[in-house]
Amino acid sequence: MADVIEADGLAILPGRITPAEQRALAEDIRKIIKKAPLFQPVMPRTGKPFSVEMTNCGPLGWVSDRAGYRYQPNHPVTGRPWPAIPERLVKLWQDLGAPAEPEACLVNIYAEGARLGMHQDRDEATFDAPVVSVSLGDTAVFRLGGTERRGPTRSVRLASGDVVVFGGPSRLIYHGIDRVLSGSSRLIDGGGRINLTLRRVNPF
DNA sequence: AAGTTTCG
DNA sequence: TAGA
Repeated sequence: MADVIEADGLAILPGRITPAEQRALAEDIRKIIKKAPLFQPVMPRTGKPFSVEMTNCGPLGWVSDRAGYRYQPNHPVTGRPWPAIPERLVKLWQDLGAPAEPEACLVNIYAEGARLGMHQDRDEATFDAPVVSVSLGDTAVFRLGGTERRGPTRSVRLASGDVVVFGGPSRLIYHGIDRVLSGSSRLIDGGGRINLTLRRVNPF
């Protein structure tokens, strides 16, 4: 189980999602991927591919391509609107005391070997709402820094069912995924990790 | 091995 | 500067 941290608007909530709810969520995501297929984002300018695959649900989805990072209402490949955010995730958002309703839910899929470099979630037009992150499947080695790119970082393991809330002064904290511990969970057929990130994009 | 900095 |  991950360490409990709760300070400066950052909360790491080990086991916040029950195993039954984790299974239901994994099934929700399977259906979302069927409607909104995974795509491989690339870095702005360089075109270097991410090692994670992505899709979204909600009125807006986060995408990255050569032109940059942005939120958009349609899938970059199919052109269709993103599927709705599952009701159980909207309820989680509300239960955690987050305002209004989430507008975007980024779905990051980590196969074995996938990583995500240190970054801030700063493409939103408002930082007044927290970012809520849900881990499913294999345990991740999560790296957590401060609001400045340089400075000390710490490593925290995030297991299936853990929830991280980035709020208040911690809303713009640097974070990333160093590595996924393959075979550490049986939640997802074929292994791997799913991360769900609920966000408010526009002021409420 | 883990954490930090640099490069493109 | 969500990669290496």
